[in-house]
Amino acid sequence: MPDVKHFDPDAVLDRAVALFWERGAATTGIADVVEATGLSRSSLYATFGSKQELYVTALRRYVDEQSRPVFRRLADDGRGLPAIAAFFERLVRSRCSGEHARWGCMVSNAHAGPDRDDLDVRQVLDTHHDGLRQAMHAALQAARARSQVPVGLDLDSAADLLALLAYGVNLRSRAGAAAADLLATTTTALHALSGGPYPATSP
Amino acid sequence: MPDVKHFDPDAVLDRAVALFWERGAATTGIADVVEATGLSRSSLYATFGSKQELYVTALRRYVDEQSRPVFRRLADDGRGLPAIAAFFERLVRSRCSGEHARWGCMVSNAHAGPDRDDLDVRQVLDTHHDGLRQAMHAALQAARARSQVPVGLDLDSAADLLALLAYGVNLRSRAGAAAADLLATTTTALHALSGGPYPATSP
DNA sequence: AGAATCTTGGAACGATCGTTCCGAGATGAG
DNA sequence: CTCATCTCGGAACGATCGTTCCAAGATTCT
Repeated sequence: MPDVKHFDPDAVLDRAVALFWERGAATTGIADVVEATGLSRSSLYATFGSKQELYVTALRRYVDEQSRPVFRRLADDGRGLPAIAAFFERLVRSRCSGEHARWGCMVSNAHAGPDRDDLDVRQVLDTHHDGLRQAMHAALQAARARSQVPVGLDLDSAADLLALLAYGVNLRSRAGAAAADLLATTTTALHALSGGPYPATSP
Repeated sequence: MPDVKHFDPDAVLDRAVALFWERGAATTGIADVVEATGLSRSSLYATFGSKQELYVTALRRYVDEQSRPVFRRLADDGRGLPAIAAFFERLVRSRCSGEHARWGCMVSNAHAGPDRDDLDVRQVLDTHHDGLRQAMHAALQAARARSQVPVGLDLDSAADLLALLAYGVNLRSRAGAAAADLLATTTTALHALSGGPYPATSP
């Protein structure tokens, strides 16, 4: 039997996710990954193939570890609009504070990158978008069941709207948008979808 | 008196805008700019300084040439919601078809790039965002004057919402989102802001 | 025409890019 | 203990990166 790996590939992947997430694939060199993980180029290439493969693998891990649990929580939360509000509160908080503050969303960032139409990357982007859209849709269905939204509301388009809004939050948070502003915006979106009435404008 | 430039700097800048817009700054080399413009490295550096300065100058030119005229048109259009609808129709069309199809918005892309907190870049991003927000605000004021939106609607947050929605459109269009889907989404947003009623869902 | 001054093309710089290769070391089966 | 097999550290590859430099050419003023 051969030798066995002297490191944990998932831990290495997590470090790679952090690098690619914050700075993007193009400006992150293999040397950076080597330095951040401590292992050698040989092990890196033997395990992950090329830099592009490493990036895609890291992107997939981001979706699995960061996005999907959040989508699932949203889809399974039966409260309707409050569930969506809670989703956005968590989103804004994690985008504007904590260890990933101003990193945005790795998938949103990937949309703006040059590898967006690499076949593997594209699949991750679309899968992520579908997941977010479907989670929003489920939450909106719960909202309709509780009469929190007008009966005529097109849930598909509304789910898409909220998904695109999330992308907007992700983008602007990278430029340092204030959490309070982002929250006010998402709150207004939910009020609008609920068919009003709107709360009094703060003085 | 010295020699004079043998080229038009603005024309060169337009080529640079195209390169940086489509592929981003990190993956566009000076060699690419040299090839696309036909002039030499010497002239490039003598005129624009460094690559970073060239990128920022190109980014500013993008805002001046592409974004600002659209903002101005939106702000000056007095029709209210139909003006915003027209804005989104033009946006989606230019993002999904024509010579810049699937390029997204250069400023949106810059949000996701690694230079987002370079001081000069940040200023362009914030200026762009303010311009879009204010144009939306002006259009919403017109809408309120024409009783197209509920009186209680917070115009600031609503303007922010529409601006973030535009960023979402920009992002998703880069991944090949269908124009019809994006249009349905923005239409739903406007219907929601108008306080309903919603049109019948297509069968 | 001649001098002064800037532009231009192209070679060249060191640094870094992603990737490969090889000898040495570690591991588990027989 | 030995052998086969994989891993690992690190040197090294050619290519490309952004940038600089210089001689030659072009232009305008006197």
